[in-house]
Amino acid sequence: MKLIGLLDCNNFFVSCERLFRPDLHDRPVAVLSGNDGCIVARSNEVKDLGVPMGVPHFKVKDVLSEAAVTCFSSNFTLYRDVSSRVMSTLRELVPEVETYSIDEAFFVLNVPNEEAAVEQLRHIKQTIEQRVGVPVSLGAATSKTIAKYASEKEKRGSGVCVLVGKEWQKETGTTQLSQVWGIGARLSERLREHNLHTVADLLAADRTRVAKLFGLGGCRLFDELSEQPVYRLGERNRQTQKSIMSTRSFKTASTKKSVVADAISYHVHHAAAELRELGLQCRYLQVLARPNHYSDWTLRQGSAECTLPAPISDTRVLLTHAHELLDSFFDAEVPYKKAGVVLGWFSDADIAQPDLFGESVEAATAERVLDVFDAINQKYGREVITFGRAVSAGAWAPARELLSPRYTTNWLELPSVKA
DNA sequence: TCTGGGGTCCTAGGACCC
DNA sequence: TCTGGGGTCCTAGGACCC
Repeated sequence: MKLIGLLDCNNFFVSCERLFRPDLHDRPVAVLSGNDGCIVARSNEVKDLGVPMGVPHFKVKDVLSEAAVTCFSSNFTLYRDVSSRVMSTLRELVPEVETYSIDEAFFVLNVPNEEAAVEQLRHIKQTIEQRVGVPVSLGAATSKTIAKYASEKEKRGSGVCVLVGKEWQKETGTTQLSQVWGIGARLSERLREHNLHTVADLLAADRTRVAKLFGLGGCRLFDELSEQPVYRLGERNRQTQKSIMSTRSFKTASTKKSVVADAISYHVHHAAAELRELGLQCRYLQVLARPNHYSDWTLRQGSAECTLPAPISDTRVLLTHAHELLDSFFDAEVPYKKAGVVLGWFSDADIAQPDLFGESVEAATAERVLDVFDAINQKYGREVITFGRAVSAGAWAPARELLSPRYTTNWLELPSVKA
Protein backbone atom coordinates (compact mmCIF):
# COMPACT_ATOMS: atom_id res chain seq x y z
CA MET A 1 0.00 0.00 0.00
CA LYS A 2 1.02 3.54 -0.72
CA LEU A 3 0.47 5.94 2.15
CA ILE A 4 1.16 9.61 2.76
CA GLY A 5 3.32 10.34 5.75
CA LEU A 6 3.77 13.54 7.67
CA LEU A 7 6.79 14.45 9.72
CA ASP A 8 6.35 17.19 12.30
CA CYS A 9 9.08 18.55 14.55
CA ASN A 10 7.74 18.95 18.08
CA ASN A 11 7.75 22.50 19.45
CA PHE A 12 10.29 23.14 16.75
CA PHE A 13 11.77 26.54 17.66
CA VAL A 14 11.98 25.52 21.30
CA SER A 15 13.68 22.27 20.35
CA CYS A 16 16.23 24.18 18.26
CA GLU A 17 17.07 26.42 21.20
CA ARG A 18 17.38 23.41 23.49
CA LEU A 19 19.75 21.70 21.11
CA PHE A 20 22.53 23.99 22.28
CA ARG A 21 21.21 24.53 25.77
CA PRO A 22 20.91 21.06 27.25
CA ASP A 23 20.34 22.67 30.62
CA LEU A 24 16.89 23.65 29.36
CA HIS A 25 15.80 20.14 28.44
CA ASP A 26 13.12 19.68 31.03
CA ARG A 27 12.66 23.35 31.77
CA PRO A 28 9.86 25.58 30.43
CA VAL A 29 10.94 27.45 27.28
CA ALA A 30 9.11 29.83 24.92
CA VAL A 31 10.11 31.56 21.68
CA LEU A 32 8.83 34.99 20.73
CA SER A 33 7.89 36.42 17.34
CA GLY A 34 9.65 39.33 15.69
CA ASN A 35 9.73 42.45 17.83
CA ASP A 36 9.40 40.07 20.76
CA GLY A 37 5.67 40.55 20.29
CA CYS A 38 3.90 37.19 20.54
CA ILE A 39 4.55 33.69 21.77
CA VAL A 40 5.16 31.54 18.68
CA ALA A 41 6.57 28.36 20.20
CA ARG A 42 6.07 26.72 23.56
CA SER A 43 7.62 23.75 25.27
CA ASN A 44 5.18 21.21 26.72
CA GLU A 45 5.73 22.73 30.17
CA VAL A 46 4.60 26.12 28.88
CA LYS A 47 1.63 24.61 27.05
CA ASP A 48 0.60 22.98 30.31
CA LEU A 49 0.64 26.37 32.00
CA GLY A 50 -2.23 27.26 29.69
CA VAL A 51 -0.27 29.83 27.69
CA PRO A 52 -1.95 29.90 24.27
CA MET A 53 -0.20 30.03 20.92
CA GLY A 54 0.16 33.51 19.44
CA VAL A 55 -0.71 35.39 22.61
CA PRO A 56 0.99 38.78 23.04
CA HIS A 57 4.03 38.52 25.25
CA PHE A 58 2.98 41.32 27.57
CA LYS A 59 -0.27 39.57 28.43
CA VAL A 60 1.47 36.53 29.88
CA LYS A 61 4.61 38.10 31.24
CA ASP A 62 3.62 37.48 34.83
CA VAL A 63 2.72 33.85 34.29
CA LEU A 64 5.98 33.28 32.48
CA SER A 65 8.19 34.84 35.08
CA GLU A 66 6.40 33.11 37.90
CA ALA A 67 7.07 29.76 36.28
CA ALA A 68 10.66 30.78 35.48
CA VAL A 69 10.14 30.31 31.73
CA THR A 70 13.19 30.97 29.59
CA CYS A 71 12.21 33.13 26.59
CA PHE A 72 14.07 33.60 23.31
CA SER A 73 13.66 36.02 20.41
CA SER A 74 13.21 34.02 17.23
CA ASN A 75 16.49 33.04 15.60
CA PHE A 76 15.54 32.02 12.09
CA THR A 77 19.11 31.55 10.96
CA LEU A 78 19.41 28.74 13.46
CA TYR A 79 15.97 27.25 12.77
CA ARG A 80 16.50 27.16 9.01
CA ASP A 81 19.76 25.34 9.43
CA VAL A 82 18.34 22.72 11.78
CA SER A 83 15.35 22.35 9.45
CA SER A 84 17.56 21.57 6.47
CA ARG A 85 19.32 18.87 8.49
CA VAL A 86 15.99 17.25 9.35
CA MET A 87 14.82 17.39 5.73
CA SER A 88 17.99 15.97 4.24
CA THR A 89 17.92 13.09 6.71
CA LEU A 90 14.31 12.36 5.77
CA ARG A 91 15.26 12.39 2.09
CA GLU A 92 17.75 9.61 2.72
CA LEU A 93 15.05 7.44 4.25
CA VAL A 94 12.06 7.77 1.90
CA PRO A 95 11.70 8.09 -1.87
CA GLU A 96 9.63 11.27 -2.16
CA VAL A 97 9.52 14.28 0.12
CA GLU A 98 7.53 17.51 0.01
CA THR A 99 8.81 20.13 2.39
CA TYR A 100 5.66 21.76 3.67
CA SER A 101 7.01 24.28 6.16
CA ILE A 102 10.09 24.93 8.21
CA ASP A 103 9.17 22.09 10.56
CA GLU A 104 6.95 19.78 8.52
CA ALA A 105 7.24 17.52 5.50
CA PHE A 106 4.95 15.13 3.67
CA PHE A 107 6.45 11.99 2.21
CA VAL A 108 5.51 8.77 0.43
CA LEU A 109 5.44 5.53 2.35
CA ASN A 110 5.48 2.31 0.32
CA VAL A 111 4.75 -0.57 2.66
CA PRO A 112 3.09 -4.00 2.50
CA ASN A 113 0.74 -3.35 5.44
CA GLU A 114 -0.06 -1.13 8.40
CA GLU A 115 2.29 -2.88 10.81
CA ALA A 116 5.14 -2.22 8.43
CA ALA A 117 4.09 1.41 8.19
CA VAL A 118 4.32 1.82 11.95
CA GLU A 119 7.71 0.13 11.90
CA GLN A 120 8.96 2.45 9.16
CA LEU A 121 7.74 5.55 11.00
CA ARG A 122 9.53 4.41 14.15
CA HIS A 123 12.71 3.98 12.19
CA ILE A 124 12.47 7.50 10.71
CA LYS A 125 11.78 8.99 14.13
CA GLN A 126 14.71 7.23 15.71
CA THR A 127 17.13 8.16 12.93
CA ILE A 128 16.25 11.85 12.91
CA GLU A 129 16.31 12.17 16.66
CA GLN A 130 19.66 10.46 16.82
CA ARG A 131 21.30 12.37 13.98
CA VAL A 132 19.80 15.83 14.35
CA GLY A 133 18.66 15.81 17.94
CA VAL A 134 15.22 17.38 17.72
CA PRO A 135 12.15 15.34 18.74
CA VAL A 136 9.67 14.55 15.96
CA SER A 137 6.20 13.04 15.52
CA LEU A 138 5.04 11.09 12.51
CA GLY A 139 1.68 10.18 11.08
CA ALA A 140 0.61 8.22 8.02
CA ALA A 141 -2.73 7.75 6.29
CA THR A 142 -4.43 7.66 2.92
CA SER A 143 -4.75 11.43 2.58
CA LYS A 144 -2.71 14.42 3.68
CA THR A 145 -5.47 15.72 5.94
CA ILE A 146 -5.73 12.46 7.86
CA ALA A 147 -1.94 12.08 7.98
CA LYS A 148 -1.74 15.50 9.55
CA TYR A 149 -4.24 14.51 12.19
CA ALA A 150 -2.39 11.25 12.81
CA SER A 151 0.89 13.06 13.42
CA GLU A 152 -0.76 15.18 16.13
CA LYS A 153 -2.47 12.29 17.84
CA GLU A 154 0.53 10.58 19.38
CA LYS A 155 2.66 13.67 19.85
CA ARG A 156 2.94 13.19 23.57
CA GLY A 157 2.89 9.40 23.35
CA SER A 158 4.82 7.08 21.09
CA GLY A 159 5.17 9.80 18.47
CA VAL A 160 4.03 7.60 15.59
CA CYS A 161 0.50 6.86 14.39
CA VAL A 162 -0.99 5.20 11.33
CA LEU A 163 -4.68 5.77 10.64
CA VAL A 164 -6.09 3.71 7.80
CA GLY A 165 -9.53 2.18 7.20
CA LYS A 166 -11.10 0.93 10.42
CA GLU A 167 -8.57 2.68 12.63
CA TRP A 168 -9.51 5.98 11.07
CA GLN A 169 -13.23 5.19 11.18
CA LYS A 170 -12.94 4.67 14.92
CA GLU A 171 -11.51 8.18 15.29
CA THR A 172 -14.07 10.12 13.30
CA GLY A 173 -16.77 10.13 15.98
CA THR A 174 -14.54 11.87 18.51
CA THR A 175 -12.52 14.08 16.19
CA GLN A 176 -13.79 17.66 16.29
CA LEU A 177 -13.85 19.36 12.91
CA SER A 178 -12.12 22.37 14.45
CA GLN A 179 -9.04 20.17 14.96
CA VAL A 180 -8.83 19.32 11.28
CA TRP A 181 -6.17 20.84 9.04
CA GLY A 182 -7.77 23.51 6.85
CA ILE A 183 -10.65 24.27 9.20
CA GLY A 184 -10.04 27.55 10.97
CA ALA A 185 -12.15 29.63 13.32
CA ARG A 186 -14.51 30.93 10.65
CA LEU A 187 -15.23 27.69 8.91
CA SER A 188 -15.68 25.71 12.10
CA GLU A 189 -18.22 28.24 13.27
CA ARG A 190 -20.15 27.93 10.03
CA LEU A 191 -20.00 24.15 10.30
CA ARG A 192 -21.36 24.34 13.83
CA GLU A 193 -24.25 26.46 12.62
CA HIS A 194 -25.23 23.51 10.46
CA ASN A 195 -24.87 21.19 13.41
CA LEU A 196 -21.70 19.63 12.10
CA HIS A 197 -19.30 19.07 14.99
CA THR A 198 -17.27 15.93 14.41
CA VAL A 199 -15.71 14.39 11.33
CA ALA A 200 -18.37 11.69 11.51
CA ASP A 201 -21.07 14.38 11.34
CA LEU A 202 -19.57 15.77 8.17
CA LEU A 203 -19.11 12.38 6.52
CA ALA A 204 -22.72 11.50 7.25
CA ALA A 205 -23.89 14.62 5.43
CA ASP A 206 -24.81 14.75 1.77
CA ARG A 207 -21.81 15.64 -0.35
CA THR A 208 -23.75 17.83 -2.78
CA ARG A 209 -25.15 19.78 0.12
CA VAL A 210 -21.67 20.20 1.55
CA ALA A 211 -20.55 21.43 -1.85
CA LYS A 212 -23.34 23.95 -2.00
CA LEU A 213 -22.76 25.29 1.49
CA PHE A 214 -18.98 25.21 1.70
CA GLY A 215 -17.80 25.39 -1.88
CA LEU A 216 -14.72 23.82 -3.34
CA GLY A 217 -12.93 23.77 -0.01
CA GLY A 218 -15.82 21.88 1.57
CA CYS A 219 -15.73 19.23 -1.15
CA ARG A 220 -12.04 18.70 -0.81
CA LEU A 221 -12.34 18.38 2.92
CA PHE A 222 -15.13 15.86 2.55
CA ASP A 223 -13.09 13.74 0.15
CA GLU A 224 -9.85 13.95 2.08
CA LEU A 225 -11.61 12.86 5.26
CA SER A 226 -13.33 9.97 3.44
CA GLU A 227 -9.92 8.62 2.44
CA GLN A 228 -10.35 9.83 -1.14
CA PRO A 229 -7.13 11.80 -1.43
CA VAL A 230 -7.33 15.15 -3.21
CA TYR A 231 -3.93 16.62 -2.46
CA ARG A 232 -1.01 14.82 -4.03
CA LEU A 233 2.56 15.05 -2.99
CA GLY A 234 4.25 17.80 -4.93
CA GLU A 235 7.64 19.32 -4.43
CA ARG A 236 6.73 22.82 -3.42
CA ASN A 237 10.23 24.11 -3.31
CA ARG A 238 11.61 27.59 -3.33
CA GLN A 239 11.99 27.58 -7.11
CA THR A 240 8.24 27.40 -7.52
CA GLN A 241 7.59 30.12 -4.97
CA LYS A 242 5.32 32.88 -6.25
CA SER A 243 6.27 35.86 -4.15
CA ILE A 244 8.92 37.10 -1.77
CA MET A 245 7.86 39.35 1.05
CA SER A 246 9.93 41.30 3.48
CA THR A 247 8.03 43.26 6.11
CA ARG A 248 8.55 44.13 9.72
CA SER A 249 6.93 46.05 12.51
CA PHE A 250 8.85 48.97 13.97
CA LYS A 251 9.81 49.05 17.57
CA THR A 252 7.93 52.34 17.86
CA ALA A 253 5.65 54.07 15.39
CA SER A 254 7.04 56.94 13.34
CA THR A 255 5.64 59.75 11.21
CA LYS A 256 9.04 60.52 9.73
CA LYS A 257 9.50 59.79 6.09
CA SER A 258 13.22 59.15 6.52
CA VAL A 259 12.49 56.38 8.99
CA VAL A 260 9.98 54.65 6.74
CA ALA A 261 12.28 55.12 3.76
CA ASP A 262 15.13 53.48 5.67
CA ALA A 263 12.93 50.52 6.39
CA ILE A 264 11.90 50.24 2.74
CA SER A 265 15.55 50.34 1.64
CA TYR A 266 16.39 47.61 4.08
CA HIS A 267 13.54 45.40 2.84
CA VAL A 268 14.46 45.93 -0.80
CA HIS A 269 18.02 44.82 -0.05
CA HIS A 270 16.76 41.81 1.83
CA ALA A 271 14.13 40.69 -0.70
CA ALA A 272 16.37 41.29 -3.73
CA ALA A 273 19.22 39.29 -2.20
CA GLU A 274 16.84 36.41 -1.69
CA LEU A 275 15.56 36.75 -5.24
CA ARG A 276 19.09 36.46 -6.64
CA GLU A 277 19.88 33.57 -4.35
CA LEU A 278 17.02 31.68 -5.98
CA GLY A 279 18.28 32.60 -9.44
CA LEU A 280 15.11 34.54 -10.19
CA GLN A 281 14.06 37.93 -11.49
CA CYS A 282 10.82 39.76 -10.83
CA ARG A 283 8.45 42.04 -12.71
CA TYR A 284 6.19 43.06 -9.85
CA LEU A 285 7.01 45.29 -6.92
CA GLN A 286 4.75 46.37 -4.10
CA VAL A 287 5.63 48.77 -1.29
CA LEU A 288 3.52 49.04 1.83
CA ALA A 289 3.51 51.02 5.05
CA ARG A 290 0.85 50.81 7.70
CA PRO A 291 0.03 52.23 11.09
CA ASN A 292 -0.66 50.17 14.17
CA HIS A 293 -3.31 47.62 13.45
CA TYR A 294 -5.02 48.41 16.72
CA SER A 295 -5.07 52.19 16.50
CA ASP A 296 -7.40 54.85 15.14
CA TRP A 297 -5.22 55.07 12.08
CA THR A 298 -6.00 51.58 10.83
CA LEU A 299 -7.72 52.84 7.71
CA ARG A 300 -4.87 55.11 6.74
CA GLN A 301 -2.62 52.38 5.49
CA GLY A 302 -0.93 52.82 2.19
CA SER A 303 0.49 50.65 -0.49
CA ALA A 304 1.45 51.06 -4.09
CA GLU A 305 2.62 48.66 -6.73
CA CYS A 306 4.14 48.71 -10.15
CA THR A 307 4.95 46.48 -13.05
CA LEU A 308 8.58 46.68 -14.10
CA PRO A 309 9.42 47.13 -17.77
CA ALA A 310 11.66 44.08 -17.76
CA PRO A 311 12.42 41.26 -15.31
CA ILE A 312 15.15 42.37 -12.89
CA SER A 313 16.89 41.43 -9.70
CA ASP A 314 19.10 44.50 -9.39
CA THR A 315 18.81 46.02 -5.94
CA ARG A 316 19.60 49.50 -7.26
CA VAL A 317 16.81 49.53 -9.82
CA LEU A 318 14.36 48.13 -7.29
CA LEU A 319 15.39 50.81 -4.80
CA THR A 320 14.59 53.58 -7.27
CA HIS A 321 11.15 52.19 -8.01
CA ALA A 322 10.42 51.43 -4.38
CA HIS A 323 11.10 54.98 -3.24
CA GLU A 324 8.96 56.39 -6.03
CA LEU A 325 6.16 54.15 -4.89
CA LEU A 326 6.61 55.24 -1.30
CA ASP A 327 6.47 58.90 -2.36
CA SER A 328 3.17 58.24 -4.08
CA PHE A 329 1.27 57.35 -0.93
CA PHE A 330 3.31 58.47 2.06
CA ASP A 331 1.25 60.58 4.45
CA ALA A 332 3.13 62.65 7.02
CA GLU A 333 0.21 62.57 9.44
CA VAL A 334 0.20 58.85 9.92
CA PRO A 335 2.28 57.15 12.61
CA TYR A 336 3.61 54.17 10.66
CA LYS A 337 4.28 51.00 12.57
CA LYS A 338 5.14 48.55 9.85
CA ALA A 339 6.62 48.66 6.38
CA GLY A 340 7.70 46.23 3.74
CA VAL A 341 7.99 45.18 0.13
CA VAL A 342 6.66 42.31 -1.96
CA LEU A 343 8.27 40.96 -5.12
CA GLY A 344 6.37 38.80 -7.58
CA TRP A 345 5.89 37.57 -11.16
CA PHE A 346 9.12 35.65 -11.25
CA SER A 347 11.09 34.35 -14.15
CA ASP A 348 14.28 32.40 -14.33
CA ALA A 349 17.31 34.71 -14.47
CA ASP A 350 19.04 32.44 -17.02
CA ILE A 351 16.27 32.50 -19.54
CA ALA A 352 14.78 35.90 -18.76
CA GLN A 353 14.08 38.11 -21.73
CA PRO A 354 16.28 41.16 -21.58
CA ASP A 355 14.75 44.57 -22.12
CA LEU A 356 14.54 45.14 -25.86
CA PHE A 357 16.32 48.45 -25.57
CA GLY A 358 18.61 47.48 -22.70
CA GLU A 359 22.30 48.06 -23.12
CA SER A 360 24.01 44.74 -22.80
CA VAL A 361 27.41 46.09 -21.72
CA GLU A 362 25.81 47.89 -18.82
CA ALA A 363 23.79 44.83 -17.95
CA ALA A 364 26.87 42.64 -17.86
CA THR A 365 28.67 45.11 -15.61
CA ALA A 366 25.66 45.34 -13.32
CA GLU A 367 25.58 41.60 -13.02
CA ARG A 368 29.21 41.43 -12.01
CA VAL A 369 28.75 44.18 -9.44
CA LEU A 370 25.87 42.27 -7.92
CA ASP A 371 27.82 39.01 -7.85
CA VAL A 372 30.61 40.66 -5.90
CA PHE A 373 28.09 42.45 -3.71
CA ASP A 374 26.36 39.18 -2.83
CA ALA A 375 29.62 37.34 -2.29
CA ILE A 376 30.84 39.90 0.22
CA ASN A 377 27.58 39.93 2.11
CA GLN A 378 27.43 36.18 2.15
CA LYS A 379 30.93 35.92 3.49
CA TYR A 380 30.70 38.56 6.17
CA GLY A 381 27.04 38.40 7.10
CA ARG A 382 23.98 39.97 5.59
CA GLU A 383 23.93 43.67 4.70
CA VAL A 384 27.59 44.34 5.42
CA ILE A 385 27.63 46.52 2.34
CA THR A 386 24.58 48.22 0.90
CA PHE A 387 23.56 50.54 -1.92
CA GLY A 388 22.93 53.82 -0.18
CA ARG A 389 21.37 53.91 3.24
CA ALA A 390 19.86 50.63 4.38
CA VAL A 391 20.23 50.62 8.10
CA SER A 392 19.11 47.48 9.81
CA ALA A 393 19.16 49.11 13.20
CA GLY A 394 17.69 52.43 14.20
CA ALA A 395 14.32 54.03 14.68
CA TRP A 396 12.39 51.41 12.75
CA ALA A 397 14.29 48.25 13.64
CA PRO A 398 12.41 45.71 15.72
CA ALA A 399 13.48 44.58 19.16
CA ARG A 400 15.21 41.23 19.55
CA GLU A 401 16.43 41.39 23.04
CA LEU A 402 16.53 37.71 23.88
CA LEU A 403 18.32 36.38 20.82
CA SER A 404 20.37 33.21 21.06
CA PRO A 405 23.66 32.83 19.14
CA ARG A 406 23.73 31.56 15.55
CA TYR A 407 25.44 28.40 16.80
CA THR A 408 25.65 26.59 13.49
CA THR A 409 26.08 29.28 10.84
CA ASN A 410 28.47 31.89 12.19
CA TRP A 411 32.09 31.19 13.12
CA LEU A 412 32.06 33.79 15.84
CA GLU A 413 29.04 32.25 17.51
CA LEU A 414 30.02 28.58 17.55
CA PRO A 415 29.36 26.96 20.89
CA SER A 416 32.52 26.03 22.75
CA VAL A 417 32.94 22.75 24.56
CA LYS A 418 35.12 22.52 27.61
CA ALA A 419 36.69 19.14 28.27
C1' DT B 1 4.67 51.07 26.91
C1' DC B 2 3.84 46.23 24.76
C1' DT B 3 -0.56 42.27 19.50
C1' DG B 4 4.75 38.37 14.08
C1' DG B 5 6.19 37.40 9.41
C1' DG B 6 5.83 34.78 5.26
C1' DG B 7 3.18 32.30 2.32
C1' DT B 8 -1.00 30.08 -0.75
C1' DC B 9 -5.51 29.64 -2.49
C1' DC B 10 -10.46 30.76 -3.10
C1' DT B 11 -14.37 33.73 -3.69
C1' DA B 12 -17.33 37.50 -4.71
C1' DG B 13 -18.12 41.21 -7.33
C1' DG B 14 -17.18 44.56 -10.92
C1' DA B 15 -15.97 45.60 -15.68
C1' DC B 16 -16.39 44.36 -20.05
C1' DC B 17 -17.99 41.91 -24.09
C1' DC B 18 -21.31 40.03 -27.42
C1' DT C 1 -46.39 44.52 -13.35
C1' DC C 2 -42.47 42.40 -16.83
C1' DT C 3 -35.58 46.41 -17.05
C1' DG C 4 -31.35 40.21 -21.12
C1' DG C 5 -28.25 36.78 -20.22
C1' DG C 6 -24.21 34.56 -20.13
C1' DG C 7 -19.41 34.35 -20.42
C1' DT C 8 -14.52 35.83 -19.18
C1' DC C 9 -11.09 38.26 -16.85
C1' DC C 10 -9.26 40.81 -13.11
C1' DT C 11 -8.79 42.25 -8.43
C1' DA C 12 -9.22 42.89 -3.49
C1' DG C 13 -10.00 40.81 0.42
C1' DG C 14 -10.72 36.84 3.24
C1' DA C 15 -9.40 32.50 5.20
C1' DC C 16 -6.16 29.49 6.31
C1' DC C 17 -1.56 27.57 7.27
C1' DC C 18 2.98 27.39 9.97
